[in-house]
Amino acid sequence: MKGAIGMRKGAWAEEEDVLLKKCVERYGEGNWHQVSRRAGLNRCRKSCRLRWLNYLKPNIKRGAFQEDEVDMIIRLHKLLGNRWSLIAGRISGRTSNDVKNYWNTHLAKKVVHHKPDGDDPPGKFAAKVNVIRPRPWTFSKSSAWFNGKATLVASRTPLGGNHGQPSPVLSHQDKKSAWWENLFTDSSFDEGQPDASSWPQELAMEEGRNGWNNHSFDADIWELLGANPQPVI
DNA sequence: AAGCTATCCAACCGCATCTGC
DNA sequence: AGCAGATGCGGTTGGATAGCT
Repeated sequence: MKGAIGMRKGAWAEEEDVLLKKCVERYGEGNWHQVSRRAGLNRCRKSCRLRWLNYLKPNIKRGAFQEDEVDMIIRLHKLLGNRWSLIAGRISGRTSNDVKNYWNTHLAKKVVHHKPDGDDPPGKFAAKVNVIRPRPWTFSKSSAWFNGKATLVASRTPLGGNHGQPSPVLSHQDKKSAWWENLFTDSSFDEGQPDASSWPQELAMEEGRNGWNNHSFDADIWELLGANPQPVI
């Protein structure tokens, strides 16, 4: 790692894996500063995290991707773009790195769209899709959201990293339906071709900090994908 | 057998975002 | 509000290996 002077780099030894595993079990996944410091490994926290997520974490599936997994990757990529962590979250046992590598080595060349009226040979133009770019919504603990008084409405406030796309803000307006009920139901939101000017297209699908978990996301996306719901445990 | 090329995948890097002060 | 540290994500790199000439 840059800046981590004296830190070990490169391939992990078996002993390092054992130490890391023990430390994650002790301090918990997410406490990478503790893990890297106390594991007795001369590795930076980022390196520890990556090794755990991509290799040591239980339930990681190894081996070739199955047909249904590949199909799911293609569908989700069409919908989400290069959101590998989100795509991986839909495919049990696969890591974002796995999915990304598989895409780059197997699918990137195959999954292309042609110009409708172009003379160019097939495969020249990479897929150009309007992807959903979910960005986590954050709520303070004291917000109205947590005491049940608020619903979300769209705002045109551009936030960092959002490139001017609409972002949700909390509102105390007494809406009759909750914001999530409208997710994916906007008429412009159709099969991965959301109108850039319409709400909703900012969907918080990431687990963890935003309080929006995978299961909240599942219900509608499977309809969009035209697939049967397959809850990932 | 040796050399070259292509492929795969683990790991690194930079940046965006979140959190706590 | 602003800052620093921590965490997570996506793009890229590089080593190992398989396949080909």
